[in-house]
Amino acid sequence: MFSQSCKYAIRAMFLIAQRSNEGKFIGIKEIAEGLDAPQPFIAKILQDLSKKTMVISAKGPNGGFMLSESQRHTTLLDIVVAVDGNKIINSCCLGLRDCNEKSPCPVHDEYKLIRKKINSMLSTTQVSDYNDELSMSKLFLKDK
Amino acid sequence: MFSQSCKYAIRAMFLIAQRSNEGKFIGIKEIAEGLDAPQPFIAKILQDLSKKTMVISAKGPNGGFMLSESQRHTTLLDIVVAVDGNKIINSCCLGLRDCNEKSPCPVHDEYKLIRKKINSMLSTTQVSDYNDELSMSKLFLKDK
DNA sequence: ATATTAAAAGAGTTAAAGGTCTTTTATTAT
DNA sequence: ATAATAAAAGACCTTTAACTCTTTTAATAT
Repeated sequence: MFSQSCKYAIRAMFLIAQRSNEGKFIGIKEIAEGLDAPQPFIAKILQDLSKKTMVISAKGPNGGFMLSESQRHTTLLDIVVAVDGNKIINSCCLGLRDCNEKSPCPVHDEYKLIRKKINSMLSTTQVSDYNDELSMSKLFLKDK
Repeated sequence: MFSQSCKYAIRAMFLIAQRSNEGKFIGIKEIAEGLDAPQPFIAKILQDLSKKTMVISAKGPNGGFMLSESQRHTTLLDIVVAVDGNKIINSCCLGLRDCNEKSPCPVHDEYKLIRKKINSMLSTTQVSDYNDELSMSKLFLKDK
């Protein structure tokens, strides 16, 4: 469904959103630990999100990553599109480039509904929606 | 969502199902053309499905592939599981191995519904369900 | 000013998916 | 029997995703 990079990106954004409440930057090391993910890989992904102005970064002591007030309203769809592109939004699940209402693949109609649900889930969820549940350990961003 | 191999496998099975009505074997060359897909790659995929007894194959003149009466009831879920394994059925969309009701990821509940819809679509669709529409060119298995 | 901290940049590596090619084996029509 | 046909088998190549490593740049605390 999503690339590994995209899954990490979403999880990282949930984590940064939660910590941004406290008004502090969170470092890559802490993020990688919080997700149980490879640190250099997470660094790459966040670098990318930073370039796309979806997260604020700061170098030097007490540096790290943080979300501005408006960035906390970033949706999962924003992240997915930024990382994986928009194929999830509109592509045929059997891989047909030209699949559409006029010349549909066998599962076009059924899959359309599923795609709609996926888009709805992604576009209605914001990265700060679960800050509290994450803080209270009712929801998790890593295994174990 | 599905691997490229899996997409080809599904499309190939739809095509073989349709041609199996006529009681004849369909060759790899014709299948590859019918899907506009690379012939040697399709050959490998079908070899695999043949080993798993999801399709009958015959060598020599007039040989090719065909579905038995019971094989025509193969569901898309059967194909997906055979080719991509069962990760689609039960894995967390954020990649957490241990995501479950007890320790869920932030989108666990919402994604559960989507996964259910996907499974429902896959398990209720049989490869021969669209034979007629495919014959009448109301549905398509390739681009252009 | 300097040392330290931490992200940015970018080259490099590894593994898996996607796809190709060649040889072998089985079948059947003549 | 033999030639022709078509899948099986398996080695091989290519591309992309996933991940790592090293060096550079920027910020800050002393």
